[in-house]
Amino acid sequence: MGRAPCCDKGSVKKGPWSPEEDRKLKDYIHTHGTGGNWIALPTKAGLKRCGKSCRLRWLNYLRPNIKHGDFSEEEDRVICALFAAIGSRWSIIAAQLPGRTDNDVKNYWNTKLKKKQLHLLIAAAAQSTHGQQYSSRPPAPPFTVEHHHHTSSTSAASLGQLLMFGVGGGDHHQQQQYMSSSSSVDISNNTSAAAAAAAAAGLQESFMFGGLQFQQQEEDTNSLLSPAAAASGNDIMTYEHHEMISPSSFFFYGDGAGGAAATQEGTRFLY
DNA sequence: AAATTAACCAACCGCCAAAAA
DNA sequence: CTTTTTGGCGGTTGGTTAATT
Repeated sequence: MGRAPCCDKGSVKKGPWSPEEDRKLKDYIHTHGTGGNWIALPTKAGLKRCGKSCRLRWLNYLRPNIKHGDFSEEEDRVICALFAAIGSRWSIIAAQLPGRTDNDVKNYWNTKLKKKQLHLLIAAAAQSTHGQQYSSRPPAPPFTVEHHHHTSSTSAASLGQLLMFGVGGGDHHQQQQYMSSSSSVDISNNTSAAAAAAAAAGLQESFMFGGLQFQQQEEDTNSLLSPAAAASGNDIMTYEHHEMISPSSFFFYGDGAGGAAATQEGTRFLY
């Protein structure tokens, strides 16, 4: 037996919101707030809607300072970096993008960015078959990345794994094997995710990742850290105006007892 | 011009965790 | 401590619009 529905499905309106409904909801929240109870709100506001539906409409559309329209290149990079680091944790990713909602980010990823990234990966794969960049190390890691509380596999998650593993190394069977190995890295922590994203973007010389400290390799003479970024803290948003490396090119590899991650441009992190 | 396909996105659904009873 | 309720989240669906045949 599932739990009882949050509202009477029969007497509740569904489908697109009318301007009139929008106005009622807006007006009510402006004068009374949400009252900390979305379930009771529609009745009080004179709406024949489920509380959840009201909440969603408010958060995704009516709330002030919601940004609609095209995503910037910077936003693309933040989304890709965080997706590579933490997977489809849309609320966390959206929290790094002022004015964007999780639904917006999710839709944008699923409809546009995912394809864009795939094209980049294919291009990178074509390039790596010629040779050079990581030929001395296996490109796929023998550890898994666990997404903390949602473990369902989706096409988005699969792409995340692809982003994690890099391209041009390991066939499908090999990747399956890696995914089923025992050790794991927990990257559920928001802060480490942001730090990982910053590192993935080549803007931070070290970061914690699943309890592992990644350090930028000393031999790297091509650091992309700007003085401003270097001086700032862990907040990913402090980096938003700096040039970032394409996060899709952030790879992990290693033997379980220590290993490395690298950006495609060659900045390496050791743990 | 009409039919078909692809892309987009708002909204719904069900699950989970935290809070309240 | 257990059960119920609620808020929040991510996955998915379905309607609409745009592009292509």
